[in-house]
Amino acid sequence: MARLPVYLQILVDQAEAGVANISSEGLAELAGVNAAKVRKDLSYLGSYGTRGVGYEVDYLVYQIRRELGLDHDWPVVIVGAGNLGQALAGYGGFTDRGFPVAGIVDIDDDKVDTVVGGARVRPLDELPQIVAGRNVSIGVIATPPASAQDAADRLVKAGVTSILNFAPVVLSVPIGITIRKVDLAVELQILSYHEQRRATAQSGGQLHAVPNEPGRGATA
Amino acid sequence: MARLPVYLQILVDQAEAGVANISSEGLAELAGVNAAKVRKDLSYLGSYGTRGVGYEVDYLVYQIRRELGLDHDWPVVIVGAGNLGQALAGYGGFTDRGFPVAGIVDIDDDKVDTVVGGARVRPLDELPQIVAGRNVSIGVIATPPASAQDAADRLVKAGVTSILNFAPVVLSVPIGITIRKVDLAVELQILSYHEQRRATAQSGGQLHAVPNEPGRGATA
DNA sequence: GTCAGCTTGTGAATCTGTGCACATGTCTCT
DNA sequence: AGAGACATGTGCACAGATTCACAAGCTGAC
Ligand SMILES: NC(=O)c1ccc[n+]([C@@H]2O[C@H](COP(=O)([O-])OP(=O)(O)OC[C@H]3O[C@@H](n4cnc5c(N)ncnc54)[C@H](O)[C@@H]3O)[C@@H](O)[C@H]2O)c1
Ligand SMILES: NC(=O)c1ccc[n+]([C@@H]2O[C@H](COP(=O)([O-])OP(=O)(O)OC[C@H]3O[C@@H](n4cnc5c(N)ncnc54)[C@H](O)[C@@H]3O)[C@@H](O)[C@H]2O)c1
Repeated sequence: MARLPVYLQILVDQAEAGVANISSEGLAELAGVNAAKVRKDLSYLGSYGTRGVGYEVDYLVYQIRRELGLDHDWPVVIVGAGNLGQALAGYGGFTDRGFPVAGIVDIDDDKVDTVVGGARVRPLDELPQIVAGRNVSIGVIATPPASAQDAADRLVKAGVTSILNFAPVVLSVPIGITIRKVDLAVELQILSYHEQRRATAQSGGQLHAVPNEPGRGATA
Repeated sequence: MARLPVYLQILVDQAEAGVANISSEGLAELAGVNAAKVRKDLSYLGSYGTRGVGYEVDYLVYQIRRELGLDHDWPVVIVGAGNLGQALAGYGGFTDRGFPVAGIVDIDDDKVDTVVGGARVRPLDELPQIVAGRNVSIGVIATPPASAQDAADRLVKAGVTSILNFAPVVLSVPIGITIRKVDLAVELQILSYHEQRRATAQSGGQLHAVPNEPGRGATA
């Protein structure tokens, strides 16, 4: 389930705030979802709640981490050291959450050997060695749209099996490779759509509930 | 529908490549979805296809733009001029797609008056003037998690009605405000979940189809 | 020990979204 | 003009996700 990471984040926050137990109702409130949904989701992991009490926060964190495969680090490799690639590499939040940057590569010789976020930018050719050397299975594409397919091909060839793509293009990858796209312009367009509805609804329209958006993930 | 922006992007690409007409089948192929779904989605806009021929690309682009409210620009204001805020402000792709940066603000005096991506960073106090002055209705939060709720409150107070949040926290906003969260760590966790499944499945498990992920959007 | 009050876990009803299949309509070629 | 090929638009059935409602189980107080 794609909601588990959200629960996890909330639970970690709660644990830091000193909360030892939480009810499905409380967690649902914080996550902005239905309480029954929370219980169904968590029951999928097995039965770790105590009736009459709720869930032990620490243990739940441990179980969700286990389910998500976060009981060990997943090094990632970033392709493209432009605006976005540098911001990502310089962001400490990934390492904290178990995704250390194993390396960042760029095709541009001017970028190579510059240092961003404590990591030296390496030439594109070294991608296979980075992937093999640290057993990297997750790649991040932060190249211009025109180069994204090339970047994906190289990542797959190097042995990466999951890709997070920031370029606004649909990539084609072999079956078995998991790909996930984050398109910020699409996010803004969805907001503008809501703004548009707001403006159009005007006087006549009653307050309408806006349903959650369908997802964008896919496995080829 | 959250798929309209994806269609739009593909259609614009196709238009630039000189394609005048496209069938639901062709568009579905490029978008990686079912053809019937494409037709259902497009029929929601009204009936703009021609049987036996397909859809006229230019006209479809126009109609989707209209539906999404992209027939005029939506200026955005960015709160937080750190790693991410600077990358966003310096990214030309937003302006191209109808989301010019009306301003970027930061609470840190050291950041104020520095120039990123052609825009001068302005003090947090000026947020209301920026919003009012250019009729901004979309705000972007690129502050640390601890400041995100404060940023949201200020944006709402200033008159913004849609927020794109990059901080990994759940924000609470008044009813009627549309909020959308992009949490990159969550995206990576979903990938690691798939990697985990891949590893666990091993020999015994048959090839399993991975369903699309549910969405993350919400309107309070 | 037992009772009252909570909270989980889950069957059942419901709702939403997806995909198939086909009737309907358009274009082209002869 | 007519026929054949092609592609849209939509009724319908199915699958999955969501929500409700409630029985089962735990805790703490008396
Ligand atoms: N910067 C943002 O805030 C932002 C926001 C949304 C989307 N994006 C998308 O993210 C991607 C990167 O954006 P950016 O602003 O960092 O662009 P950028 O131009 O600043 O950086 C792109 C980098 O990729 C490198 N590159 C080009 N081809 C390559 C290849 N084949 N292999 C490896 N490296 C290659 C270039 O040398 C450059 O350093 C783009 O697709 C953009 O649309 C960026
Ligand atoms: N950098 C990334 O690649 C990245 C990736 C994923 C998520 N994020 C998230 O995006 C947010 C920003 O990340 P960053 O790397 O840019 O952090 P950063 O620390 O580089 O920048 C944060 C900026 O916000 C400013 N700020 C702090 N409080 C503020 C307030 N109340 N009002 C206005 N401005 C304020 C700070 O002065 C600073 O300039 C964080 O929540 C982070 O978790 C960043």
